[in-house]
Amino acid sequence: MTTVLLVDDHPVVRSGLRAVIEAGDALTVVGEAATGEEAITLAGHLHPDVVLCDLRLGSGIDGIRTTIALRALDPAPAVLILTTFDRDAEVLGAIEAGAAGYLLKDVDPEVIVQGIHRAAAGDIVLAPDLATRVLKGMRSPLPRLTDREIEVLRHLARGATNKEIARTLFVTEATVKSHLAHIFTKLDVDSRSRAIHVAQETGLI
Amino acid sequence: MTTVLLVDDHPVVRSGLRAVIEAGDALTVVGEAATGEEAITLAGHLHPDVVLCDLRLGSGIDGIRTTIALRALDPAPAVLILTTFDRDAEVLGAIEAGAAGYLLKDVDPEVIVQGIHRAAAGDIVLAPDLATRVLKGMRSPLPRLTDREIEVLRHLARGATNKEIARTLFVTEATVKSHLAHIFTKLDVDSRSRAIHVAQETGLI
DNA sequence: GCCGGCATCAGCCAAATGGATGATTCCTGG
DNA sequence: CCAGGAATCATCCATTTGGCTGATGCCGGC
Repeated sequence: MTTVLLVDDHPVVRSGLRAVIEAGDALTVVGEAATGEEAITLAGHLHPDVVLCDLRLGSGIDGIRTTIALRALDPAPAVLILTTFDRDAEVLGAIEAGAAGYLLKDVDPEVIVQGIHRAAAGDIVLAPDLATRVLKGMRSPLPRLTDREIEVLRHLARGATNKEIARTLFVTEATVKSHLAHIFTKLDVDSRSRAIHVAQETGLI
Repeated sequence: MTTVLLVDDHPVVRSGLRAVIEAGDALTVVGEAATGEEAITLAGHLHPDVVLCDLRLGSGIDGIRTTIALRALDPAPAVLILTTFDRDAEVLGAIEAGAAGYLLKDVDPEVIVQGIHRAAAGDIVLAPDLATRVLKGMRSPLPRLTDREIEVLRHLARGATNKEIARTLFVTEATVKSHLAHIFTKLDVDSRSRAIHVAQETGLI
């Protein structure tokens, strides 16, 4: 019998997953968590074979950090990310964090059940359309922005001017422009609006 | 016995809602739909007392249009919107479309059950924090943008320059600037980035 | 029929933005 | 120790953007 821990901040979704998973008789849900912190604690006690985890967990740590912490446990559960969005940056981030797979919530229940079985068996499981996109992404890898650049990008997305960004970060406007120039180059754009757009598209922010 | 029709594009969520709703014995789920079109057809045949509907329904018509069509039926079901996001524009839009209420998916199951009962009884049901925000929004009502302005705003959010927008819409750059000036005034901003930001915040786009 | 809102266009001007180039400092990994 | 990336700052210049004012044609409601 494969044991599963559910992690999702929506009670309704947890109920749905439990119903779907326990419809067969090869899987059993041993626990539910609404937050990442709760998930880590529970996993430490329950030692589930597979953790089914949403990426967005409301307040508190996100699915990526939760995954990293879960994979550090001994024994480490397989972590299967099940979420609503398919931001490239998040998919990559999840895989790098040690997730066994990444499925979208709009798939059929049986796909989820199959995914859990394969994750428990040590397989990597990706939604078919994701797999091809991720592989394509490998060819032209997501630009690596530095922490500072991400920070600037966030202010940018909130509509801040260079002057405002400079003030909040306690640097010169020249510095902000310098960061922006780097961001523009890495994202291959030539305006702040477009930078915001691709950053949101790829899930960088 | 109050009858309920579920509308959500995620099978998992439908399972969860069904489990939650049928946990008591005063409500019964008479049908499930994955799209707005399907929901309208089913409601016409099943005559549910309450339709529980997500706003985002993947491809096809959205929850607002679905609500309008449902309210045009005879007898018209009460429509309760249950969704993940709380964009002001969407909440207002849903109410204007004739929805009996608007709940967020992260509420406790019992709140959903209560909401269904109250919607069936003809009440208006809003999540508490939403109610206050909507009332506040009434005081400074959401700016009314014209169709053309929304169109420009969308291009803006995709990062287009004035020149590009002008080309796409087959108008002069002067016209685009004119629309932008109006948009800026209505949104009370002074830069395209900030316009994009508040438009996304309020759910205008 | 007239008023008002909408979409369209124009010109002018100040400010913000973006591109190019280069310098300095700090830190980190060979 | 030294190469290289990161963050910081600077100057110069062309382009874009945003603010202002004003004009025209169209349509729908009163």
